[in-house]
Amino acid sequence: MSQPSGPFFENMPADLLQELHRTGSLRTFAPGETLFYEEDRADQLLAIIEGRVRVWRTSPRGAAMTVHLLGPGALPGAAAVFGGMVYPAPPTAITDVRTLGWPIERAENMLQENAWLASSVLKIIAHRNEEMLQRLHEVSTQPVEQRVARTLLRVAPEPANFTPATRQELAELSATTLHTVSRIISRWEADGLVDAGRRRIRIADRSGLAQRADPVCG
Amino acid sequence: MSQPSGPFFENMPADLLQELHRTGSLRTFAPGETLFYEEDRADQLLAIIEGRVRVWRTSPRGAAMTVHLLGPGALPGAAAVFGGMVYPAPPTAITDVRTLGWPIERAENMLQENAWLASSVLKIIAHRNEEMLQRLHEVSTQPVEQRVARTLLRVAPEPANFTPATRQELAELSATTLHTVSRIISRWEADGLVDAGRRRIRIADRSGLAQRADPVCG
DNA sequence: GCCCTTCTTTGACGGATATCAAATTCAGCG
DNA sequence: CGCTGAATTTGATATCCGTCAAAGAAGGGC
Repeated sequence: MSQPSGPFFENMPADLLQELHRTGSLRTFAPGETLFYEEDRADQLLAIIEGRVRVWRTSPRGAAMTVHLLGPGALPGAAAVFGGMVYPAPPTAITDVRTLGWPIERAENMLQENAWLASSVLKIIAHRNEEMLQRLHEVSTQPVEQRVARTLLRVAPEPANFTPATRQELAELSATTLHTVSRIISRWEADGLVDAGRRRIRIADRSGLAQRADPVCG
Repeated sequence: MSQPSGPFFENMPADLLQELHRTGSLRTFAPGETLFYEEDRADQLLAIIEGRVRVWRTSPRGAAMTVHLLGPGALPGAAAVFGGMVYPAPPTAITDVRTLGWPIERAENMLQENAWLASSVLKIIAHRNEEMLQRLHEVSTQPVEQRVARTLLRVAPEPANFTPATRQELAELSATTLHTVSRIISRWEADGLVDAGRRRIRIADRSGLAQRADPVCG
């Protein structure tokens, strides 16, 4: 078994990693499959080992938004699990995905007995909180171009500076439409800031893009 | 000492309540005072016993938004405390406020030793997560009037159906301007849905307002 | 290699809301 | 009881961005 990467597994003690592998149930999902359903009782802690996942939410009327794009080391629905709630938004696989899952009782026991694990999970939840807060602030106060710039900086982190997201996904993450995103990306490409393709965007000039994300304060 | 109310204290075992009072440090804040500052290391768990608090965030350029309006039983900054982060947004007192605070090490110990407490705190954090997610969705997909309606339903809960919020605060919670909020409230008042005044709004027809929050699906 | 689906680009247009501006009302306080 | 500053209301105007429409690319499968 290969060492999984990402926030949850990063720096994890080897013995804990082994125990997690031993006690968790491995599942695989093909692109398009749903990991769990909104409104289901959150009875299982899930960790993504490999693959990309889109977390999305729709209103009764069908207005969709992408809540997160998650990769290895993410814990979709973790807050709901420990908060005793229903899952807030369904995650669906974009690529082939492998996950490890633990029933909620076992997860709670593990957290109680292992301080490192508890702290790691809380950090991940707190980080998600902070990210949502920031996005809320952006959507409330910033014009579209800045929001898209920030979204892109977020989903194409260093050092890869790359993301396989569609325009539609970027739009939903930025609270706008794919048309507007497309126009903006085209302009940026003409300005040499990014290098775009189908389902593919690479940041060519990260500091230039950061400028667009916050024209005044750099 | 009177029994404090709100999410955190609701249904709390009497002995735990006593211990919390005994070990925590009580502080008071006058209107306008700040409970803690953004960017400070989150080294203290704070619980609001009494009073109203506005949590807000500004960008370097001054664009402000109100993140939450909190009352008794809220735990401002809790996610940051347990996630080992800095406080994400400063809470300032609107009314006279009394809080109980515990240093982070003590808070962690208490949670480790008391499952009821741990579960309660996690529920509060998870609930905040869910609320932010919902607001993000609203801001991304719904027109202004619906957003304001939902905000109002949220900040003026049953049975009081009342909130002492200003138009400006409602605007920042709804990602719009006070002008737009004012126009909308005026219209609602003419339609008999609310009963508004200075720093004061009461919902007169809750189901009618819910209609405005979601015209199609009621 | 060709078709067919999915994704992307681009243009024209309209409308929901922010912005600008000014008057009005209200509450607290001396 | 009038003053004063804050909160609110209302109108006119401008504009960003979503909507509508249609035409390209770019893979993927057969």
